[in-house]
Amino acid sequence: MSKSISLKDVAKYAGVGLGTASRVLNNHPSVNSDTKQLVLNAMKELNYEPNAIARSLKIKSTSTIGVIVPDITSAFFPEVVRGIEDSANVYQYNIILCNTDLNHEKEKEALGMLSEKKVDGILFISNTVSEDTADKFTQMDIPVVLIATADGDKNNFPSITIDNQKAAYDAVDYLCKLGHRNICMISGKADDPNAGIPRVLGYKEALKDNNIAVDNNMIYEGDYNYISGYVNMLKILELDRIPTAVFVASDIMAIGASKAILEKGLRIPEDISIMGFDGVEAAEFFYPSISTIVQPRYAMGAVAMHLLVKLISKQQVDEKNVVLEHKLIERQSCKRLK
Amino acid sequence: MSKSISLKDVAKYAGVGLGTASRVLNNHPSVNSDTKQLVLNAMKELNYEPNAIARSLKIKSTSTIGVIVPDITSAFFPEVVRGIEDSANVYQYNIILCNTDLNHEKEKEALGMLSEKKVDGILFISNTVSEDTADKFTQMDIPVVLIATADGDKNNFPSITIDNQKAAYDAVDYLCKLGHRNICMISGKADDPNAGIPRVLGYKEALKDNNIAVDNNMIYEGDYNYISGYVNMLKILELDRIPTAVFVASDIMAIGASKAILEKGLRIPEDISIMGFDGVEAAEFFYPSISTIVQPRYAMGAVAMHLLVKLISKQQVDEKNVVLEHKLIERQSCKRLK
DNA sequence: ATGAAAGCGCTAACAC
DNA sequence: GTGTTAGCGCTTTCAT
Repeated sequence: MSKSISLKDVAKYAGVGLGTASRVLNNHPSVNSDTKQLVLNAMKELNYEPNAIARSLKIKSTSTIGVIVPDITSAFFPEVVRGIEDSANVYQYNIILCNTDLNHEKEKEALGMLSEKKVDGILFISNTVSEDTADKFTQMDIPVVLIATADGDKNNFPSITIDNQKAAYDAVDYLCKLGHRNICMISGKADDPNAGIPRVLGYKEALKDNNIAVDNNMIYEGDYNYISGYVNMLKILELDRIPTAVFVASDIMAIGASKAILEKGLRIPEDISIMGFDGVEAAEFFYPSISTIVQPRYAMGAVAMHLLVKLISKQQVDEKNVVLEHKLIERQSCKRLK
Repeated sequence: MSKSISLKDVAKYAGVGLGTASRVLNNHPSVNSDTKQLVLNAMKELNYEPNAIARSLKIKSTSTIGVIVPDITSAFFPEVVRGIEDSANVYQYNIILCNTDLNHEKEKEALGMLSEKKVDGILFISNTVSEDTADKFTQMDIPVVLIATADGDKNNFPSITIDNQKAAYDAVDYLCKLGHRNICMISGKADDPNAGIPRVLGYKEALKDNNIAVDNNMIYEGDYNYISGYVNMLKILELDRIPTAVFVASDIMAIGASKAILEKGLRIPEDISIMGFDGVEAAEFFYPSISTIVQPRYAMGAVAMHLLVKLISKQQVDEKNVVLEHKLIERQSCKRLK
């Protein structure tokens, strides 16, 4: 590596003190414009580039934040990460990305590295925050904001979410209003306090409000993935009384479910209506396109980053637990029953 | 921030010199096992955590690498980023992720930040490497490896790719062997030296080898996105002589094209066969599932990271331009003509 | 085997 | 307004 230029070199070259050079680098007001020009020239001349590491060591702040996601490969996350990154750029932050596969051990390791690397804050996505993780957060003593992640109640971390129960309610209520009364659900994980439990709560509530008896046997537990949507739908199709509609707790599962239906020679929505959840691209691309609840994923990321920056700079925040609006979007997979 | 513990504190607590403490931290052999234990205890006692920033400043290496992608939101990239991250973890590296939207200006900015933050290497994905970018690379003077990116010939950066021309050839040859002779193509960008040009070259070559006349009017330029697949297929469907098969240069476009076909009331593959490219999940999920050329995206990321680490540590590398194998996978979207 | 000391490149306090 | 200096937390000679 060809010896790189330091501020000291710049100062010497410009014939000024190190302090002055630093001041112009940081645009400090109290510096004579002539000397400033001198330094600026020297910088250009020498092709100076500041060393962020050295700066960070001194000021104890790195302008980088850690982003922890279950798996960037899952359809839900890329959009939120993009929202984060775009927002981060506005504030001159960079992001270190870590995948955890929802594995607490990996979460811990990732947090350890991020801690050693002195990130200024953490954006965390999981199902919930485990006790270990919460401990690590407080121990790190930097701002954290959760995205689409249930806070273990006991804690009280800032967060960006949607109202999952209400969203599921809206989805099922929509089906009911379309005239459906025999509605199955393919749910998320029964132990997932973010996307699992609340969505079945919303399903049940909507049913009740529409005077439809809730039958737990009509709820099939999935894991958000394609195959579990496919397999569960196969089971549903073996029922004596096939439902006229099924509410699926993730778009990817909804696609799997739809495939099962189509492969059986049934039609969507003529024979069965399908309602998804998430607002993932693939659901729009599917034929027939799948009606769904869209989560504002990009905004979730962007808003989370925005909040985090405020927290880092100790600005006043009015609301540290923001609930963003979901949206029901009608496409081709649900039909009105006459 | 509660004053954090430094190595100096540890040394003092253990009653040893700072140097010794550093030595045990780095597992240096020449340290008496008793003193070592002393220091280790002190570390545990004080809950010491090394400061990677300080360390980096001293050793001039950060154990983090920069990853530059066009858009993490595009179906192609999450898998490669995941491959990168998993591989990076093996070597105790972290990744800083940057999106550029294929915009040279953004690429430059990203590289600037990464340079100031002293990343140890760069993994770069774009269409091609612009002159500015190449300059910046050499100026940064750290290892770079390109992934699925055409090197402007003039340069000679290490790279991980597939043989795009051969892959396209295989796809089209497959169609020919199925008996198709009227085959359109929806291509990538005509100015994209990575996924644009080579794939139409492969298409033409396969046609020739199968004694089919090449007609440039049968090549429709797309931009890899859904809508351009959809729109181009609409045009194709207005042809006097509709092709029996179309080769589409990206799965996402292939899905758009398929939608257009299905919406027109035609069937896949009975009326038209569709061949995609990329091996993206959505193509598998589509109904009918789309036959395609799969690019080993995860491996591309993992291998690239592996190569980068070797380059960083100045190990011997046998081949700095690795071409990974693509794979043709048959699904439901192509039929044999009798 | 271990301690002392220099220094990585920068910022900020302090003098003038 | 500007130069000098200390020091962020660490690694690494250089002595001993």
